[in-house]
This record gives sequence, C-alpha cells and structure tokens, in this order.
Amino acid sequence: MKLSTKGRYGVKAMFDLALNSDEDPIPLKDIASRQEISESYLEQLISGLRKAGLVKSVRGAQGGYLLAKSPDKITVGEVIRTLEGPMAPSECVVEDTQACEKSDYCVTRLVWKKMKDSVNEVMDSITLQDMVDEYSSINKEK
Amino acid sequence: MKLSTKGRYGVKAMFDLALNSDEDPIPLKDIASRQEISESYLEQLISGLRKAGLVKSVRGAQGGYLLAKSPDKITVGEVIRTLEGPMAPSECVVEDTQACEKSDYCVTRLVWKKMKDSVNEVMDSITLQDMVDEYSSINKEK
DNA sequence: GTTAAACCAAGTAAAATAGTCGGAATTGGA
DNA sequence: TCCAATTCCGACTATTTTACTTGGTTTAAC
Repeated sequence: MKLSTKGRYGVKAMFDLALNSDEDPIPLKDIASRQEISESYLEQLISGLRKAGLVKSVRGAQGGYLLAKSPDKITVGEVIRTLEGPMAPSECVVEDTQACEKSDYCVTRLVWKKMKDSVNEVMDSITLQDMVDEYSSINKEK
Repeated sequence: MKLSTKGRYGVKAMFDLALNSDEDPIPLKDIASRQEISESYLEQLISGLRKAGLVKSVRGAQGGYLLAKSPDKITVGEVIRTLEGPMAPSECVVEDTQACEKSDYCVTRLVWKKMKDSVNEVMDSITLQDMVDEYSSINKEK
C-alpha cells in the first residue's frame, strides 16, 4: 500500500510551488533541486498535473510553472489521484468501473469501500495552504 | 494505492474461515474454490498467516485450517498488514524505520502519517465477526 | 500403505516502477 | 538576430514487484 514516487514527488513539487510562489513562474530545475527529484522524471509528472489543470506553465526562457489555483483551493487528494489514479484498494470500488457480479452481497467489497473513503477523506481535507501553514508554524519556533 | 492480491485474497480467505468454521479444520482446497483463488498461491499466503499466529493448521488427511482466535478478536488490519507489510504511503512513516534526516520539519511526512493512521484505524476497527454479521444481515433479507 | 492434506523452496512470465535520453518548440534578453 | 533557458513530447530501458506455478517432502487418518 505504498504510494509510488509519482504521488509522493507530485505532492512535494506542488508544495514547493505553493511555498515559493510569487508572481514569477518557477523553473522545474529549481523545484527538482530543492526537492531532490530527478528533473527529467519530474517533468513527466508535472505534465500530468498541467493536463489536469492544477498547474500552469510558461514556456521559453524565464519560464516555469505556477499553481493554477490558489493553494487553499488545491487538495492533496487532487494531486495524488491525478498522478496515481483512483485510491481504490480493489478494482471493484473504482468509481465508474463495472463492479463484479457479486458486488450486491460482497462483504469484502464493503471493507475496500470503507478504506477508500477514509483515505480520500483525509487527502481531500488537506490543502496546499494547510501544508504551507504547518510549515510556517514549525519553522517560526526556531 | 491498490492493495495487492495478497491482502485481498488473505481477507477473503480469513472471512471464508470465519464464515465456515465449526470444529473441523477446513482444507485449503475448499477455501480456494469457494473464493475462486488459485490453491497453490493461497497456500503461500496462508503460510504467512499461520506464522503470524492468525490461523492454525492440522496436517495430514482430514486436515486443514482453523482461525487461531475467535473471529471477533481478528481484525482486517492484522490480516492485511501481515500479508502486505505496514500500510505506510512512504518509507519515512513505517514504524521502527529510520525516518529521514529532515523528518523533524518535513510537512509531507505529516501528510503520509495522517493517511497511514486513517487507513489503519479503519482496518483495525473491522473484525472478521463484523464481516460475518454484515454478511448475515445482507442475506437474511432474501 | 494409500490417500488427503499441509508444508517448503525455487522458478518464472508479465506488469509496473522509476527513471533516462534525444530532440523539437517557444520565448526573453544580449 | 541569435543564443540560452526553458517547456514539451515520445520512446526506450533496467530493475523490481506481482502473481503465480512446479515439484517435491512430510504428516496423519482410514
């Protein structure tokens, strides 16, 4: 049940964008080096985030990436689901998937459903802004 | 974030044992055919469950498997963690693992921690007996 | 002593993961 | 006008994990 690097790096990158955002776009190179992620790999991931409408890009020199919405409007859940797909422990609880023919009376399915709902609820309750706030409150104590 | 077949089959097998348990041990063949799982694969999984003390085995003819504890003392969480390992989205929140050197001020780590705790809480709150009860309540309506 | 079962270790094909690589298109600034 | 910095894109690849299978040994009931 480990998350793959896609989800983990994706959240880190988005957090980095939220933390370092001003007006100017942030080049991928900066994010990659700050977060210690391979730049060319991160490129793939951020491409997905862009297609999902979570970040905007500015091409050419002095270009880079920006959050497409304000950090309090972007949840960890959106980021992770974009990169990892639906957080379903089993195929049979992926939305808009044909559940198996036993699903009406399948008890294990109810278990997977509860797990899925629980994870999504937590993920969707955390915004990038929450992470930024938490970061500030940890670091002001120094 | 899908569960592997280990966890999924494991829960099914344990549920099957809880549902069909009387005094006699239940041969793996029966569980495998009822749950539509490859018998030789399930053998591996149940071996892990036995070593973890969740099932008991009786060897020889008329042998099979039994729950090691009563179904209300076995949680889905125990079963899944036995077969899948700790349900940690990231290495850095696996208990008794060295967290990385940034863990003191790492905000993403807090996110993984929340996800982990949430999943474990749900899993640990469901016992095999709960599943059996749910099964009966679904099926008595027919 | 035959049969039904658990037990064990090793092997394996297919899929997923975690990247790399090479180049094309875009744009700001010298 | 050209150069450098950057995004964008698609294909390739080594490694690891998954989901098994196979072939056998041991144990115990009848």
